[in-house]
Amino acid sequence: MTKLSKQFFYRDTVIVAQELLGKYFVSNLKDGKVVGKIVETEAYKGIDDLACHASKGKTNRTEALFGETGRLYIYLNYGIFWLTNIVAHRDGVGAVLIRAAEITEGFDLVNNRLSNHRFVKPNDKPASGPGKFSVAFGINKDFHKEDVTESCKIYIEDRGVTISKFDLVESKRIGVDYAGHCKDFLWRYYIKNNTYISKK
DNA sequence: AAAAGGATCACCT
DNA sequence: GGTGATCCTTTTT
Repeated sequence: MTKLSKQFFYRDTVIVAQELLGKYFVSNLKDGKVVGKIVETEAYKGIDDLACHASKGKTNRTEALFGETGRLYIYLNYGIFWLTNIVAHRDGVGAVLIRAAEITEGFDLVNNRLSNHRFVKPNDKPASGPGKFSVAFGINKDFHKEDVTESCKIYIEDRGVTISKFDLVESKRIGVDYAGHCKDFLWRYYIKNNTYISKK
């Protein structure tokens, strides 16, 4: 059980997105610890990817995407949800959106967090979707640029689970119909037949 | 100072 | 599978 390193994220964004499946996401905050197996991710890669915020250029908001790998890129979506991304690229720009996880530890805390949120309700799939994922793990703006390869609050563990290519499903990314020719890229990945993905 | 834009969710059919 | 609710940050003037 080892913590993912800087090198892990310093590779092609698509590869990192695939290999994050089966890894364990850990948040250890003041109010307790939550652990979950990552079951769904999406790659946002390069300034030519119209779905990637970096395609709009380098601004205060998107600056992190151009920076050091292994750090979190957190941004607000629909004025409501903080979405959790990890900066990952080999040369240039990119990040992996964490879309869903299978909670393995900290169920009560997750339940409390969902209950206290305005727009989500507790259920049996508490982290099946990027908005709910962030709520479940207590992630918000405060963790923007947190380095998951060094932090003791937010980090990712390799517990020896590997997903065979037969269990790896690739599909179109969700909610990016505005992205022109990029909208059909098969840059969403999830574990086949897993119950906790956001949608088929 | 003002406007626009959503990498969603829950609920309905 | 489709629709409506919802509102804060970023971006632009």
